[in-house]
Amino acid sequence: MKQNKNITGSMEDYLEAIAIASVKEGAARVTDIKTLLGVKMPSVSGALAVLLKAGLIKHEKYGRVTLTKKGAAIAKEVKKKHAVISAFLHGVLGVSPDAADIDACKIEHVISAETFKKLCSFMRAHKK
Amino acid sequence: MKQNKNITGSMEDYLEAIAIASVKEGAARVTDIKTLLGVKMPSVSGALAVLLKAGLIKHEKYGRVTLTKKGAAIAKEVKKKHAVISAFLHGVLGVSPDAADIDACKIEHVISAETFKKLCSFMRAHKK
DNA sequence: GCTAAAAGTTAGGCAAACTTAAATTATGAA
DNA sequence: TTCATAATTTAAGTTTGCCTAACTTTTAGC
Repeated sequence: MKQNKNITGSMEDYLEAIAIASVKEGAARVTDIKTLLGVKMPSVSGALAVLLKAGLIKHEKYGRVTLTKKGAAIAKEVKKKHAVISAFLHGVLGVSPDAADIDACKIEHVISAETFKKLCSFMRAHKK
Repeated sequence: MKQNKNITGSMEDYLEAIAIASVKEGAARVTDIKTLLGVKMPSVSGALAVLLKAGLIKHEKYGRVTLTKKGAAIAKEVKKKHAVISAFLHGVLGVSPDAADIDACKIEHVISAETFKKLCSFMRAHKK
């Protein structure tokens, strides 16, 4: 129904990081994003240019980064995927929290809608 | 312990495809690989050059492609991952066979050793 | 209010994994 | 046996996502 699929996994990571970094101050800084994702500043600048052109963020030069409605919606979706997958890996399989988090970060970008839906059902069923 | 990690997910896909295509005739053709992976012939040629240099395949020009010992070992490992993940998605989550296969193909390249080990344990426990 | 350090951007490059287009080699049917 | 077609390779280029180096802007301490 929605064709948000012009966005890459990497860009999803940036949106997710911006959402997380915005919690404190209501906006993110390039440095925050860089730290969260473990990349160098020019990589962040490049990604922000892409996200800006896609209408997913707002960005004051040398300043604050905020999500647009569309950007926030995607970030929310990605964060939900991340949470469910991580919970499964750690809570059900018994993977260590750190590894679960790292793997969730990768899996969240490659999983199909069908599989995610089924995983959600599974986790609902296994919730005490 | 093993540092096979010079190989990318894409190259793992090629090794897996070569292994699958070799079952019939004992060797693969570029066309078989192309069909299995859904890429164009020059992409296969390029990948074969990389795998050849890495000592993972043998390749007669304009002819047969076969796996070396090292290449076959990696292919076997990847196929095992694929099988376990696909079995989990379909058998446990109830994902359709086609989607399970496609998702397994992606997940097999991003999953950590720890998570895979835990998934294997889980599947062993859930085997009737 | 000036200036050094921190934060951010721009420029240029590289590697991976594709692609299209053109050239080359193999193969099979007449 | 020759020659058209299928299979393969080579050449050249694109996109994505990262990097280093160099430059610019902002910010804080004095």
